[in-house]
Amino acid sequence: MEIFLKTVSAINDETRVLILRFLDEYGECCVCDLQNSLDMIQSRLSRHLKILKDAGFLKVRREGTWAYYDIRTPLDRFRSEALEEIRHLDIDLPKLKKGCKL
Amino acid sequence: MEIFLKTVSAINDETRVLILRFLDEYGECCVCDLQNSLDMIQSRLSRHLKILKDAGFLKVRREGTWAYYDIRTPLDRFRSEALEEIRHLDIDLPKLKKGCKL
DNA sequence: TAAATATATCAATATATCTTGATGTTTACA
DNA sequence: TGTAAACATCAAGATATATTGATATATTTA
Repeated sequence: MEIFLKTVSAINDETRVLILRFLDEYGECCVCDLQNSLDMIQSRLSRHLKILKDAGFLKVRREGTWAYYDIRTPLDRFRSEALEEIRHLDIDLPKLKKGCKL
Repeated sequence: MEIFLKTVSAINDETRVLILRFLDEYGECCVCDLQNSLDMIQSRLSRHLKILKDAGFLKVRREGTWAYYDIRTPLDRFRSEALEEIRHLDIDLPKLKKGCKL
């Protein structure tokens, strides 16, 4: 039950649904790029990325000072269905804008 | 997005997951029976049943002063997958105890 | 018709979640 | 080596959601 509710509460937020949809569309991104593309401040993104990761939707790859987030594969059945549902939502998906200065 | 979040937030609550699982197991129940079986006060149940109904998981059949709730059929794909996931949770399912005095 | 039953809804309070701004840590590079 | 970048986390305030008890409405039955 605990894991189920963690999974469900992760997708119970418009910001996180957008993040999932964005990564689903563009693939692996660092936080900078998400910040710049989704126009969100860093602490907000960091929080939501952690929630999505802890809920089993995302994986992180660290390289130097960067953290690259991506959809975790394979997703189990329910998470996969959730992502599929999100894929069909009518979301105005922002363009990918690189945001790193280094 | 709105409908998706309404659907997701409906199953983002332990009480409502239990109600869904209970109805899935025993079929149509009136509020009295749920009250008695799940040991919840009436206002609490009524609230959660409304949320589940508005989110498309339940249907109501009114007969006299009774309201009989049941899983709505057919459920669309995502709701159906959610229910299937709930079906496999390790929930200590209470027995059905009839609660009506009339 | 009066009293009890079944259900819905509201108000108040408690609890959880989201957002922002500040702070801290690690790494890159001039 | 010092400064800036990338990221995480925390504290405070705002917003949303859950629980309970009270009240309202409709219906059944004595």
